[in-house]
Amino acid sequence: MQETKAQRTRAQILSVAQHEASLVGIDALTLGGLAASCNLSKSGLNAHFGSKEALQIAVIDAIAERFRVEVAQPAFSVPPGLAQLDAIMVHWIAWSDHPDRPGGCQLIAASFDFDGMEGNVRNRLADWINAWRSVIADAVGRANGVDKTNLDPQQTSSLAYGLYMAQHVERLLLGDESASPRALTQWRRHIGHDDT
Amino acid sequence: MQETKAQRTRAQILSVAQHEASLVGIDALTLGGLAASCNLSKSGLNAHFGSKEALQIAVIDAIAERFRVEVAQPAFSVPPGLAQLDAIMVHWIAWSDHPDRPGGCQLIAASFDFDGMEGNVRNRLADWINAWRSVIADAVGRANGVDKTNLDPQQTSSLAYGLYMAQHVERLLLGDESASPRALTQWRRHIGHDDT
DNA sequence: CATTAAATAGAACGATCGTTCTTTTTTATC
DNA sequence: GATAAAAAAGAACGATCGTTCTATTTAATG
Repeated sequence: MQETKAQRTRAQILSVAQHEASLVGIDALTLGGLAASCNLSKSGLNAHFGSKEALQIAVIDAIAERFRVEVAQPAFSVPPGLAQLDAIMVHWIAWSDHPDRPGGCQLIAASFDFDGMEGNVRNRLADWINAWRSVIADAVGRANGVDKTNLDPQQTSSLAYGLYMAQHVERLLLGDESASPRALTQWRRHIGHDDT
Repeated sequence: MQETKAQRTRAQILSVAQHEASLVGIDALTLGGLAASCNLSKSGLNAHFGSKEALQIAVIDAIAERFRVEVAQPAFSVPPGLAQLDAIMVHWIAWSDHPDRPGGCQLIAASFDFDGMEGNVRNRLADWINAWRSVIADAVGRANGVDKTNLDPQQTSSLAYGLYMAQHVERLLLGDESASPRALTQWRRHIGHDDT
C-alpha cells in the first residue's frame, strides 16, 4: 500500500476542516470540535499537525491547492483575453457559492480575521491573497494585449476582489440570492465583455 | 449633575470597546480584556450591560451613531448629485482610515465574522449594513435625477461596498498604502465624477 | 506470524472565557 | 453630613480552549 494510514487520516481531517472553516472561519476552528467531527480524539488529531497554528496553515494550503484545481485551472484553460477574465470571475464565484462551502470562501473571510494579527497564519494567508491578486493582474495585462483593451491591471484586480467580497456579504449576511449574478454582471460591464 | 456616573463609565467603556474592536473584531472582544483597558473589574464592567451579547450590540450601536456623525452627516451636507456620491466615498474611506480605527472599520470586519452565526448581534449588524446600503442606493437614485446619469442604484451600491472592502484588505492585510486612493479613483471613474 | 513502529486514546494541566453571587466602596439625595 | 441607592470589586463557578504526557491500540514490516 503506497498511501499510509496517516496520510489518509490527515487528508480527511483537512477535508472536514475546510468545511468547518467555511462555517465558523479558519481562526475559530477548534481541535476538539474538529476531532469530534472526524471521530478522533483531540490528541489523536493534534498529533497530525503538532499545534493549532500548524493545522491552520495546513488548512490554508489545502484550500489553496483545491482553489488551484477548481478555479485557476479551469479559468486558465480559456485562452488569454476578455473571455479569460470572464472565466476567472465565473469560476471564482462558483467556488464561493459551492455547496461544499456553505459559509462561503474561507480565505476571504479569514482576510478580515487575521488582518489585525501577527504570525505565520496571517503571513501565509497574505501570501496567497497577494498571489491570486497577481494572477488576476497578469491576466488583465495579457487581455490588454490580445483584445486591444486598456484596463489597469491593479485597479481591475482590486475591482475583482471587491465585487467578490460584496457578493459574499450580500449573499451570506444579507441573504440576497441575486448577489452572485449581480457581481458577475458588474464584472462583465467593467471589462467590456459581452457574454454571448 | 445631569450626567450620572454610570452614563459616563458606560460611554468610556464603549469608546474603548470601539478601539479594541477595530483591532481584534467585535466578536473577539472579551469582558476581561476590556475591563483591564478601562481599569475596571470584569464584573463591574459587565454590570453595565448584563451580558457579552448586550455589550456587543451596544458597541455596534455606538459605532453606528458615530458613523452617522462622521460619515453620513458630512456626506449629506453636500447637495444631491455626483458630488454627493463622491463625498460619500471620501468620508467613508476616511472613516476606515481614521487613527481611532487602527484595524479599520469594525462593522465591515464583523460582517465576515457573523455571517455564519445566528442571534441578535448578527441581526443588528445586518440591519445596519442594509441601512447604509439603502442610503447609498437612494443617493444614487437622486444623483440620476439631478445629473442626468443612469447609474443602477443596486449595482452602484454593491460596487461601493466592494471597493470599500477591497481597500480594507489591501491596506491592512497586504500593507498597500495606495489602496485607499485607488478605491476613490475607481469610484470616481465609475460614477463619472471629475474631481476638480 | 512476530516484532517494531506508528497512530490514536485518554487523562490531566494551566489558562481564559462569560456569568453569578456577595461584599465593599462610591455616588447621589435629603 | 447622614442615609439610601448605585456602582464597582472580588471571589468563585463551570465550560472550553490548546497542549502535553503516558498508555493502548492499530498498522506496517521482516
